[in-house]
Amino acid sequence: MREEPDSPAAASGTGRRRGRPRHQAATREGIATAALEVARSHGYERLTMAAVARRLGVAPSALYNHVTGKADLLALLQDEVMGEVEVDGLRAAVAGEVPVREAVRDWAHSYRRVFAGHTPLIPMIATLPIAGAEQTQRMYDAVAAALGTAGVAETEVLPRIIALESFIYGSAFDVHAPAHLFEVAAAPGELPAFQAAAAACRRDIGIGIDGSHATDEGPAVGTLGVNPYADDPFETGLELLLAGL
Amino acid sequence: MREEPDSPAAASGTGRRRGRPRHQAATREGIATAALEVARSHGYERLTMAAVARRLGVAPSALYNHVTGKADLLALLQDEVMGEVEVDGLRAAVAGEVPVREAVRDWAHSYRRVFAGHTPLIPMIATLPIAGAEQTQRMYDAVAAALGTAGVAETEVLPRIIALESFIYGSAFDVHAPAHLFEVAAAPGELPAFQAAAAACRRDIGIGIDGSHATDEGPAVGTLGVNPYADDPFETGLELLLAGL
DNA sequence: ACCTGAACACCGTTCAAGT
DNA sequence: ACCTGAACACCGTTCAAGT
Repeated sequence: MREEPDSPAAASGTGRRRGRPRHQAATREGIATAALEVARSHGYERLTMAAVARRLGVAPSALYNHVTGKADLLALLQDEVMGEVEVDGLRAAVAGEVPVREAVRDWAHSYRRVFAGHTPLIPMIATLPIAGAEQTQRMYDAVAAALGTAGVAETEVLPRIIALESFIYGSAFDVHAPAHLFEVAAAPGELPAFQAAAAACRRDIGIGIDGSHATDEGPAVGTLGVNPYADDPFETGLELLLAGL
Repeated sequence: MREEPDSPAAASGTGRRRGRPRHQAATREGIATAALEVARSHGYERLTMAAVARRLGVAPSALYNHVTGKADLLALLQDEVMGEVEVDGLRAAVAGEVPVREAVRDWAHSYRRVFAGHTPLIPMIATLPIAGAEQTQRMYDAVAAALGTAGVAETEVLPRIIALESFIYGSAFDVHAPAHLFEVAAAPGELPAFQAAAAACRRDIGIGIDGSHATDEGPAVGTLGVNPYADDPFETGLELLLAGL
């Protein structure tokens, strides 16, 4: 076995001659998995067609036999990521085993946590038809069933889901914002309302004027990213959106 | 005057010799304006350094004397766009001239409408420090003052703003989603809860099973984009998030 | 200080050649 | 049908040369 530092398969250019191979080297499933691995280990800046191909041990041009382009690849990846969102609690709630409100809350937390690590996918998700996205369809069905169990009127189920989802996506962006996000260099008397609100908020969550998180208890429980302003607003908004459940 | 179809200034390569010009050809302000014009007239796919430079009548490399790179240019553009969000209603509410709840609602509608046309900026906004972004600071101050007027506790002002903003950004993505977003090719008995919810929603807003918007009254009042599922969820979620104002 | 023009690295995509 | 390898168009960025 040769040493292949980054790829489970043979590196491009060494392992295969020209022409059709005996066994298919790339598939849509394999491409989705490889894309997820690249995004996870190297980040979305490095998620290129070349990187995915290298991880599969094929030439970049080989990918175009299975996906129409990078947009298609990202759509595959999107459904792969959606499969990581936890929906078992929703199923249990429909079965009457746990309270619906808690189950939907847990789902929302899981959804935000998963996509906080995949924010570059979010802009395309909202405009991506769910036809053909199996995991996405399964998730929608689980949430719809849960909201139905909670007594939400049938015509209001989809709007409620979309409203929750929009809030979750927007909140996912905040998770990795820098701590000094809201620091301003305004003269005294400028922006009075905002400065007062920011100061009160800093006192409340215990961060320094420079954005340093100066708590001696360490990061607050449930903190996902580095932005101290992200978690509290998410909890606040989520509780408001769960009204009536 | 020569004919210059796309640019108010001289085209690159014709109008200027090498070396330092008498008058500065590019400024940060000018770059922001040019970027907004390019994005508006040709879309974000065509918003390139070369396109912005051409609109200013300079070489692409000249831009790097004023911005550190494309990310910096997009940050300038972001603040330019933020200046289009309507905040006069918020000021009036603080002055006691209009009800706060209506003013915040109108602001939210304006905010979503503006950024529905600039969704590619949204992923960067959440992680972009507001220091140096004048329009953004002014907007935050106006909203903070309005929420204070509404009696929101000072420590809760910033969380409420962030929660609203997250929801608005998430909702902005939905505006231009295709109408067949939620059409699935599922066998009868599959995805029962989701199918029922989608069917009820379609009946409610009057769209065909194929996603065609088959109302004979024309598009509903207040419709922004082409996605019939976008407006109702936005109104629903917004009202929930305005609770207590 | 601020511009031009040439150059570079990189990316997505196409396509002929090959089995 | 499915792969390789060369090629293309395009993009952001750098930098020497020039005033």
